[in-house]
Amino acid sequence: MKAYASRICCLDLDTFFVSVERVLDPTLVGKPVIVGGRPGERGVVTAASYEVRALGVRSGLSLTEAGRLAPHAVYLPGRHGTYGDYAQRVRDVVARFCPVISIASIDEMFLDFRGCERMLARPGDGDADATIERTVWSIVHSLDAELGLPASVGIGTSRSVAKIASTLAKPQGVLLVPHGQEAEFLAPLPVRRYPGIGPVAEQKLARVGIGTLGQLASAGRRMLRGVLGAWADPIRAGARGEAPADLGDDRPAFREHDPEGGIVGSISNERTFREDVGDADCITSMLCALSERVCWRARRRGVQARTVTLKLRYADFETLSRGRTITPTCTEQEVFPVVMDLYRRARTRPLRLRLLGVALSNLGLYAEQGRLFGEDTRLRGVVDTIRDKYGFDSLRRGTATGRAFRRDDPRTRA
DNA sequence: TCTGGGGTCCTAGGACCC
DNA sequence: TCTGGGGTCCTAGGACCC
Repeated sequence: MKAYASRICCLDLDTFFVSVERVLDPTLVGKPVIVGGRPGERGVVTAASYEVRALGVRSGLSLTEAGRLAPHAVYLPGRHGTYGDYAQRVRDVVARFCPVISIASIDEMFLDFRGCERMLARPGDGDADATIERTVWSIVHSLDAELGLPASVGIGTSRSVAKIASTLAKPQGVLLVPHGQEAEFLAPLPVRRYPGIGPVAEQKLARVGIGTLGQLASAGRRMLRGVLGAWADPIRAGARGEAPADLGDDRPAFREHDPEGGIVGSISNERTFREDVGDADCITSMLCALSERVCWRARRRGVQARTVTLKLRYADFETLSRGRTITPTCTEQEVFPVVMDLYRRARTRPLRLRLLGVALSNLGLYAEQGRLFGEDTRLRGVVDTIRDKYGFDSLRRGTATGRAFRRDDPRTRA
C-alpha cells in the first residue's frame, strides 16, 4: 500500500459559538443568532449564524452595525468557559481517529494522518485518499451525532491548502485537494484567501495588479519582494502549491517550549471601558485587577514572565504600549508597581482612556524561590486554589484604589 | 456606526559587546 | 583617535489570525 502523500487536514467547527448555544438551547435552531453582546454595546460580533450572514453580519463587525443590519436577531453575550469545555469534547472525539492533532484555536485544529495507513485502511477503499476521506467523514458524523456540532474539513498537502479547502467545504462538508493539483485549486482564488494575507497585503498586491493566487504564483520574484518583503518567496511558493516552502508547515504539532527551554507565548488581559475613563482611581483599580489576573494565569501555567507590557488606548483610538524587562516573576506584588510606572510614562495626553491592558511575555518555567515564601505566598495559594476551582471572578479584591498592595491594608486580604 | 479580546510573528532602530 | 562589522538583546509598533 502506498503511503499518504503528506496528508494534512484542517478541521474547522462551523459557527462554533452559535452551534454550542443551539445545543444548549435548541429553540435557537434556524433562528438568526449573534454572539458577542447586545446592539449598542461597545464590542464586536464574535460569531454569526448563517441566517444573519446573509444580511451582511460577519464576525468582527461592531455590535452597533450588526444591530442595524439584523435588528431582530437573537443577541447573546457569549460564555467562553462553556465553549472551551465543548472544544475539549471535540478534541476527545477527534483523538479517537487521529493520534497527531495540532490545536490552532478554539474552533480549529490540524490533523496529520501520516503513519496511520494500516490502522485506517478498509477493504473497500480505492486508494489512500479514499481512506482518508472516509475517515474524515466518520469524524464529522461523530461530532454531529455525539455533540451536535457541525464541522468542515479540508484535506491537502499543506496546512495552508487544507485550511483554504476547509473554508470552501462549509457548511458541514469535506473537501480534498488531490496531490499535484494544489496550484490549479488555488489559482482562481483571491489572494485574501491565503492565510497570512490580510487587508494590508491585499491592498499592496492590488496596486501591482495581483488579485488572485494564480497571478501571485506567476508574478516576478523581484517585483514581489518589493511588495511583500521577506514574505514574498514563501508565499509565492505556497501559491504555486509547493508544500515544503509553505508557511508554517514545519511547525511541530505542539509548540509549548522553544529550543532554549523557555516557554513560547505570552499572557495578556485587556479591557475596553464601557465609557471612556479619566478618573485616576478607576484607572489604578483597573491596572491592579489586570495585573492580578495575568499573574494568576501565569501561576496556573507554572510560568514566570521576564517582560511586562502595558497597553493603553486613548478615546481617539490612538494605541500605544510600553514594556520593561525585569527579574522573572509571577506575582502581582512585583508586576503591579512596574505596570503603574509604565503607565505614568505612557500617559502623556490628558485625553480619557478607552482601553487598558497588561501582558506578560518572555515566559520561563516556574521555579519556587525563597522570596516567594511567607504569608503573602500562603494567602495567594489559598486564593489561587479557590479561583482554580470556581474561576478568577469568584473572588474579588475589596478595593478600588492602588493601595491594594500595601501589606498593612486589610483590604489586601482578598 | 466606530473599531473586542486573546494570541503569534515580524520588523526596525538603538544599546552594547566583541 | 577613528573606523568597521557582526551578533544579541531590548523596545515599540504593526500585520494577521480566530
